[in-house]
Parts: sequence; C-alpha cells; structure tokens
Amino acid sequence: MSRQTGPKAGKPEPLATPMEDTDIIDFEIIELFFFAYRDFVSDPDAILEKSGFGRAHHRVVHFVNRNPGMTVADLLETLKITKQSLARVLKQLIDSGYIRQVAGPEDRRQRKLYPTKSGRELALALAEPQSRRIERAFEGASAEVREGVKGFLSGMRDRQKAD
Amino acid sequence: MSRQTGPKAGKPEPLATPMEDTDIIDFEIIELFFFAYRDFVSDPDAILEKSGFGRAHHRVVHFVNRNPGMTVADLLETLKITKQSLARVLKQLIDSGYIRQVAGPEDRRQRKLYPTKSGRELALALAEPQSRRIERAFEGASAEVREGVKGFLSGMRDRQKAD
DNA sequence: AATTTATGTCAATGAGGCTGACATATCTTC
DNA sequence: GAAGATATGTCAGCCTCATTGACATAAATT
Repeated sequence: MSRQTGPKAGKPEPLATPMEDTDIIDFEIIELFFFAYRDFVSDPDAILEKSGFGRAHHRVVHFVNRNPGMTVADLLETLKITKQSLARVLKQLIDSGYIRQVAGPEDRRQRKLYPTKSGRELALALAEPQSRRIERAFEGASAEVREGVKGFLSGMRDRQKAD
Repeated sequence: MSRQTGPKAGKPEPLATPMEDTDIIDFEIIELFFFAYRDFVSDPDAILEKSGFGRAHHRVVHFVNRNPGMTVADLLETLKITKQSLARVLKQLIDSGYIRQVAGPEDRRQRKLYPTKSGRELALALAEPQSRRIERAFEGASAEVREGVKGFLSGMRDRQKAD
C-alpha cells in the first residue's frame, strides 16, 4: 500500500514559519555543507569542461594518481559505481592518454591502472584550485581547528560494514 | 615491487609513484571532503528512493521549509539550476501535496512557495539522519572546534561576486 | 499600448548513473 | 585436463537530473 505517500485530501494549509534549528536537528551545518561542496566541485568542473570531461573523469584521475597500480575492482569499490558506468569514462581517459593499463604481474587477469605524465599533470591542475579554496577557508585557523576539521570530515564517513 | 619498463615508442610512460601531498596541494582534505559528502547524502537518498523522489526533491523541500514564502526565482538562485530543471521536480512535489504555491500579495505574478504539514515532516525526516551523522562526527569536539568547522565550511563557499 | 518581468511549458540533448546478459582470458580446484 | 570461479570488457536499454532554445501567459511597469 501507501501508493500515495503525500496527503491529497482537500487543501493542506501552507506553513509560513521557517523551519528552525532544534535540539535534534542542526540545519545550519546541513546547509553549510551543501553550499561548501557545491562550490568546491565547481572549480574543477570549469577546467574539465574545456576537455569535454566531467566530474566522473575527475574522480578516476584523482584516485589513480593517488594509488598507482590499483585495479579496476579497487576503483569500483572506491567510487561505489558499477563497472559499466566506469567503463565509458575509463576508456575515454585511456584513449586520451591520461591513464594506462598494465596487466597484473601476478594475476594477469587484472588491469592495473597508472597515470601517464599528462595524467599526473591533469590531476594536479584539478586539485590546485580546490587546495587554494581549502587554504582560504582555513585562513587564521589554529592547528587545533585544522585537526578538528579533519576529524569532523573523517567522522562523517560511513563506518565499516562487517561482512 | 613494481618496476618501470623502458619508454616504448608512442606509449607514454606510466607513473608508479603515488601523488603525495605537497606544500601547495593537500590531497588528504580533498579526499576527506569527497567521502564525507558522498556518505552525507546517502542517508536521505535511501529515504527518498521509497517515494520515487531524488536528491533534487530533497533540496527543494529543504529550502522551501527553511524559507517559506520564497519565490521560484529565489529557489533558482539558491540551487543554481535552470527553471526547466526545477519545473518537473517542483510540480511533483506540489502534486504530491508537500509544497503549495500562493500568488504573491504584492506582485501577483510571483508564486510564493510554502511547505504543507507533510512537507515539513518530510524535510525533518530527511534532516534527521544527517543531523545524527553530524553529531556523531562532532563527538568529543570542543566548542572551539565546532565553531572552527562552521567557519571552515563557510569559508569554502564562493565569495560574493560584485555587481 | 508597449515592454518588461515572473513563471510555465514543450522539445531536444547530454552526462552519468543503473540492470541484465553475455564474452574472454586467466586462475583455481577437483 | 576439465570444470568452475574470477577480473574485466562490452552490448543494449533504461532512468534521473541537469542543460539550451523557443514560445506562452499573466501581471506589472513605462
């Protein structure tokens, strides 16, 4: 059941009062996080647009540069997407000469992924404006706050699922 | 240990060294931010899926609840999307009884947006797991760090464009 | 009356996800 | 050595959410 989740009986009264922070809900941080992320990804988006790439390419280039030799399976696990989704993006990056595949030395079924020199340069170029933005956001912050921010971001992640 | 083979004709050299933090680039925070946001939006995503809604509906419901009486133009400005993109999402929310439109009292061309009671409840239900996640990430943090995190997130936003 | 503004809508497009099905090469196991 | 499992690739189709362009309507402004 529950075909219609929303009530449709007559005209529900519109509420005119803003939804404010309560003891349980902190809307302020929720919004801050939304806006911060929106603007954070806008810098690389603008650069990528010129090459006809998108956010998906950025993520792949970033992680392959951070973990050269990672396999396709590793990448799928990190990005939490399907291999079909990855395929198109990865192929474009390989065809454009930013990433190379090398058969695994132990297990030759594996395709180990490495950045090329220009792949490394691209990753750095994309990270640069983001880093400047981060540095600007940290201006005047104490070492304690800087560490606190890292701890906070880290704590926002899902806990490991036992399996 | 992976070994670099010699340069091959026409094939760019794959780089085997990981890209590390430098004085200019802080990859650690870039990644922390990526993972934090990915998991942050996963909670509401799971709830919305049941009603056939998506992230776009979430954003609209959230801001209309925070700013009852905002116009369509206000919403477009906040979300930085086009009115064609907003139209479908907004229509679904109105049809489902989560949001109501009221002609502006001064300017009757305007459509002022208000949440209904169930729209308010939906916004709260979506914010709840996010708030719990934030609270968990703040566990044991000093008041200084909490304020520092807000300052950081706030500093990540684009500065106002002069116009 | 003419123009501008706020909004709505139709049509087409694209990026980036998804599922299902199947192919290939390689490794592991019996 | 045959059979099965694993890592990857690929084809085909579908979905959501964004885009642009063009045009429609109603109301405000000049």
